[in-house]
Amino acid sequence: MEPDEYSEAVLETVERIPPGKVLAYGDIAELIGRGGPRQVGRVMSLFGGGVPWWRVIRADGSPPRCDEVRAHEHWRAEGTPLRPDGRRVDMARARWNPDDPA
DNA sequence: CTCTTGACGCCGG
DNA sequence: TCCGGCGCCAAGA
Repeated sequence: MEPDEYSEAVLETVERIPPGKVLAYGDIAELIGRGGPRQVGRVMSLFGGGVPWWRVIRADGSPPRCDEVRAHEHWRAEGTPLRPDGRRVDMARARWNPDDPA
């Protein structure tokens, strides 16, 4: 199975997210200007294995339902800003701004 | 064609 | 905080 053009756009964006930063599914959809959060999520479920999927999370900062444990491990290793409870990402601080010089 | 399912999002209660 | 409901859009049965 090979990614179609839309999926390519999603994966490209995900690969650009720097370590320690994250984007929400909806953020990606708006960045590429097509589809919605659910389409992005579908793409990740199909082809997310080849990209830093742990940097793509829900809008409320919680990790993908399939691999929460591994997501936490990556966040800890990258120093991703977490909320006081340590269970979710601090979106206010960790959200990646694409205009921010890479 | 309709109905159900999702690595979703937001508003209420 | 947890839960339910509705909107969303594409894919599969």
